[in-house]
Amino acid sequence: MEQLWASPAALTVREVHEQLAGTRELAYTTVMTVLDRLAKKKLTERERDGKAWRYRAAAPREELAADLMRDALDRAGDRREALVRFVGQVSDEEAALLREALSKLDDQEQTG
Amino acid sequence: MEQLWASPAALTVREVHEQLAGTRELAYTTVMTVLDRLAKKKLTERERDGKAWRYRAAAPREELAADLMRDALDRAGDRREALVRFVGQVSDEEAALLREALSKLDDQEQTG
DNA sequence: TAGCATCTACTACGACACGTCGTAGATGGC
DNA sequence: GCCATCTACGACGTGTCGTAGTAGATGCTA
Repeated sequence: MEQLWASPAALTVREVHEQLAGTRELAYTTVMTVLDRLAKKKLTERERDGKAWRYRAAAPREELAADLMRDALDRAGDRREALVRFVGQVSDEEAALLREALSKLDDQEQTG
Repeated sequence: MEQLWASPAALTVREVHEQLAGTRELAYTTVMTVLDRLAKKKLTERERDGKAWRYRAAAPREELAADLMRDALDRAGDRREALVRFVGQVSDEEAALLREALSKLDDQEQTG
């Protein structure tokens, strides 16, 4: 159900439901429950819009992924070893992206 | 239950159970079930040793962590963005380890 | 060879997460 | 005041996890 994340703006249950209607047949309440549970897990935020709630992703997909990567790393024991293995698994392209991200980090530290 | 991974060599259910007895009171069969389920998930391998099975971690903890990091990255959508956020979350020390791992990767590529 | 200890296979059960949905009640426009 | 809309809450099936028990196979030992 996390593909709701593809949507950029804050959406109401109705909107999400209609948007999903093309792909899958889901009851309105199903969408509601999911959105509600995600909100309870702080994965979405919601704000009133008249009678209805309007839901927005609390963090972009990429932030979630980064969190998960962190969690995995934290349960690693030897983090150096884990990181070595990780970069060993990664594609060349991803390694390049990683390097890029690291130098971006350098820039920030120098500037900020 | 994954702390069984601390053990280096292939252990029998009895051995794991006894080793755990100091810390926690677990039924023999509990240990057995866990080991068995881990084997079904390919997280342990096992080989016969007389009547008993001898279990060994299929991969070190660090490999598991690296796998999880990969999985997280794969579900990210924009991997560049995810990696940027990841290195942004990481401690200075970990960033250094990452850089180290990446240059180790370079060496390998040049040599191998 | 019979018996006892040891080990495995299989089943079970409570707790929890998830995807799915329904019912009941609140809310608000006409 | 009525009807459509929306939420809150509960529920059910399935799957995983931690825990454990029972039944049956296996093998040592007297």
